[in-house]
Amino acid sequence: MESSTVTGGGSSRREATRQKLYEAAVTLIAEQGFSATTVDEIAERAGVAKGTVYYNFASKSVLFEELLRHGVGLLTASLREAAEQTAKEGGGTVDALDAMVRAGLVFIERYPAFTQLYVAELWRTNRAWQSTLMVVRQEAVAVVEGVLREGVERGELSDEIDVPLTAAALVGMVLVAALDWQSFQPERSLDDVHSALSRLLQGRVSGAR
Amino acid sequence: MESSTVTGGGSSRREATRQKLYEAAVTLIAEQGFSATTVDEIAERAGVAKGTVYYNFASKSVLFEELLRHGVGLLTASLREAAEQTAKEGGGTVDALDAMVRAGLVFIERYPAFTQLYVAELWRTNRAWQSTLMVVRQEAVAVVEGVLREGVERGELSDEIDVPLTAAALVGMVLVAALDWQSFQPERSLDDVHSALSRLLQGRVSGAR
DNA sequence: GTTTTTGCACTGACCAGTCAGTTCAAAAAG
DNA sequence: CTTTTTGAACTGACTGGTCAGTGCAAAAAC
Repeated sequence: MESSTVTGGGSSRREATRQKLYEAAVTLIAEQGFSATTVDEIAERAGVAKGTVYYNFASKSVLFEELLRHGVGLLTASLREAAEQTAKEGGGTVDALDAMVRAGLVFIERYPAFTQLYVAELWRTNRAWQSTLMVVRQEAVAVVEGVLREGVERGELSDEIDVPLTAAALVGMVLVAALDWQSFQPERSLDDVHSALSRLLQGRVSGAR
Repeated sequence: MESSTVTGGGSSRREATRQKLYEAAVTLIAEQGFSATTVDEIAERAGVAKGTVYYNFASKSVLFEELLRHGVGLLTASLREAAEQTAKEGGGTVDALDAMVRAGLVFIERYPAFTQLYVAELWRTNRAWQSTLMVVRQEAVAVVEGVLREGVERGELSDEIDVPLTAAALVGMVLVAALDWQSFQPERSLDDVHSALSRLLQGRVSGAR
């Protein structure tokens, strides 16, 4: 998802191979789903021998789980940074939410395949990586919940809002709007999408103005 | 999804079998995904021999496509009815949107597996049923778009809103909030979820009130 | 000389789709 | 009323193919 030496341990050659495998896997699985994607395909697209896949990952499922962790890590970091940046600049809670919406959109524009795959797997039950997904989802939603809660404490948001539900709804709004944008109206700009969501977020929908 | 003689043509026996197959397929595919679900499993859960599946549907994919059409048909009808009912009672556009949000939640509460499966497949590319999904998605979103457009014309909504994007965002908000509700906070009532979404929709989030 | 990658043959499980045969309720024949 | 026929609906063993994962010797990279 990004060429960087994330873990201190691995040699950079190995890390580069894993990176190529992540990139190959993410698009294939997003398009076809996990089960329909074969290890041979992943290896081929990564330009690597099949044996290399198994040298680097214990199994197909493990490759997938590590891919999930990797991707959501990037998203969470990005959301957190947006919120902190806004706070540093003295913006209010609504500004922070708005910044996070934008950060979400930027992420999805950059990694559409990952987002697609995440949404497709998130609500499945009885799958091997269920627990990984739960953890990883909670990390991301928690960032939004944190901002909402702080907004309520500071009196900038109504104290009647239901923090977990509102956080889920906001995340969903961004996810679905962005995926729809990518799939069905790719000609629209990120700013278009952002301002439509901003308007909804700030309750500037009703009222003729 | 409903025991009724929908088509005048088929015998009721056959219709009952197809019904059982839909019900078996929808939960299995929601849990495991299309590719990971075997025809043998579907047949077994429906209490029917494998051959019967192929007697009733040309292929596994066709079974799935007809299932999609069936399900979205129910959803669309339900949304449309909510909107019309509100209009008949003299409610405004925001009331109609609110009623549709509720109708969406009721649908998802009743058919969680279908919703799950729909979301999981909607943004995939290069799949056999891609075109079916596009059509079926458009039907559902169009109902929301119609209400939004009418609201703008009547001056009840800002004429600056982006109708397709806003419709997609609203649908996404409801879908994701509801799926999260079902998966992660099933103890909450439908009314809780509805009022959280209502508040968001009506811009009653910011402002301490 | 150690780590990583390659290439390729192999295995065993699994699975979509087929097809020859069975069931049975209702229609036709007696 | 009883027997026979019909055909739609259903069955489940079988086939041809696919795929995750293994094993390993040799090459490449470091």
